Amino acid sequence: MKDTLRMTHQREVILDELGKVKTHPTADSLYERVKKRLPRISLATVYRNLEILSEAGMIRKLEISGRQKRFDWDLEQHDHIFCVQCQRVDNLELKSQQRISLPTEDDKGYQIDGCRVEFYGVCPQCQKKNANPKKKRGTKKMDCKPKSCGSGGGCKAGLSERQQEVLEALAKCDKACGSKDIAAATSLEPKQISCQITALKKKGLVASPARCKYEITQDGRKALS
Amino acid sequence: MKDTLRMTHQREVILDELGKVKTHPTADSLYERVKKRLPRISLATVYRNLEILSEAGMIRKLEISGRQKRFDWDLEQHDHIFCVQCQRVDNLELKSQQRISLPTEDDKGYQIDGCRVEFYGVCPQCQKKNANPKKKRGTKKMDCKPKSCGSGGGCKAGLSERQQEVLEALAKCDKACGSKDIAAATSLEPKQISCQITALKKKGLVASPARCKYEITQDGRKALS
DNA sequence: TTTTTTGCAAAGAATTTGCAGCGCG
DNA sequence: CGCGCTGCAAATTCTTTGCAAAAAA
Repeated sequence: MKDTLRMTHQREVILDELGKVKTHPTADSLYERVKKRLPRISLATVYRNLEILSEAGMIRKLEISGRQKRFDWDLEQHDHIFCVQCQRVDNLELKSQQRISLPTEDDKGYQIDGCRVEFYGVCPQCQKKNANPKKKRGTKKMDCKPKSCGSGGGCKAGLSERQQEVLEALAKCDKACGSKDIAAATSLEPKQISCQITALKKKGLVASPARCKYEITQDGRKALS
Repeated sequence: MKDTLRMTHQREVILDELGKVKTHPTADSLYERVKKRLPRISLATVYRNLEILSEAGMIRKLEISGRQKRFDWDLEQHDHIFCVQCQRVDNLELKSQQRISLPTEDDKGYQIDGCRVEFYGVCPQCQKKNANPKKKRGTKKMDCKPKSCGSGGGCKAGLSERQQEVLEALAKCDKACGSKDIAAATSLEPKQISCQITALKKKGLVASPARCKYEITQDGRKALS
């Protein structure tokens, strides 16, 4: 069993660099910085120390979107905003009315220790980057954007925006349509149609009276209204 | 460029199994289930399809605590609760007053697309598991637990609970103390002391008049009050 | 028939670990 | 002067990719 945590030079530099940057660096971006001061340090040491320091409560390990873990020198409770394009993470101050009060226990019997609130979007730099080039490169991911947070908002009756669009298009049609008819009637690319159809069929909102022909069902009309 | 998404047998089974489980499976736990129906399917196919289906908006890829990505058949906007011990993920219904309203843009210039709210805690099964054995195995991680959510709550002046405890102990002492004195005066194990001290020294709240001896500074007393 | 998808194996990214020696307390 | 820490390399874990064969539309 370990008895004490020693403050080695490496550990000190890691801590110091983490304190200096206001970004919420990943282990290896921090490693790059530390390496300038301690060229012989290894990435493993950085990982090990970040783990140890966060266990000891000196720094905070963040659970944030994106592949890599991030670390924060600021122990004060605060929330973050994540850029879905460049993955940068900034702090975010919630106004008091936006705080969520923490229930002690939820109905499923969980003992609740805390919660994390993370906004996502596009940072100013990426917005600029998007504006300049000839073609806007669409944000392919995070498609079904909720308009408000928490539960509620977002998709109606468990339908994604795309599914809803397809369903509405079919509702306007009085006979069975093919994928191309649907594509023409919606903003979707043909590539995306069959997939939506399959989902809708599975939910019983769309039927297929003939091969590659689709029409809305009674339930489908109900779901729309 | 792909024009259509084909509904292969594998894809159908993956979708079907994902629809059947109420947990929010990781790719490989879903793979284990699917393999019972399609023994020759490969993990890569499962990964590929989960990616494709979530891009198409038929399923949802979750950004959740824990190493592995998770997938959800339920497209409706909802939040999750994560068990820090067994990593299981359940749905969580927020009461309406707990919803966060989504600002269109924050002060840093982010274009905000949405937000994720994730509670963490201990699920009922793990609570039982913890109650039974001889020794409670402490939750080492997620140490500095905020008592409320959003910003605010939690640690005072950027001090972790441990740092604050150490600082308070030093405040009661009229001469410089060693680590062991501090350990005796607090609920902390000796192992954790030196680490807290170093953090406090860095913040100027603690001074070290002699080797291995520590005392609170003026700023330290201010921080406590 | 034509294009997408699969299974396999191998690559890749992020993180962790074993170990021998170094150095802090 | 002992135990914790480091650097290195190799191992792990999770996920993605290239390719030839198989399967949808």
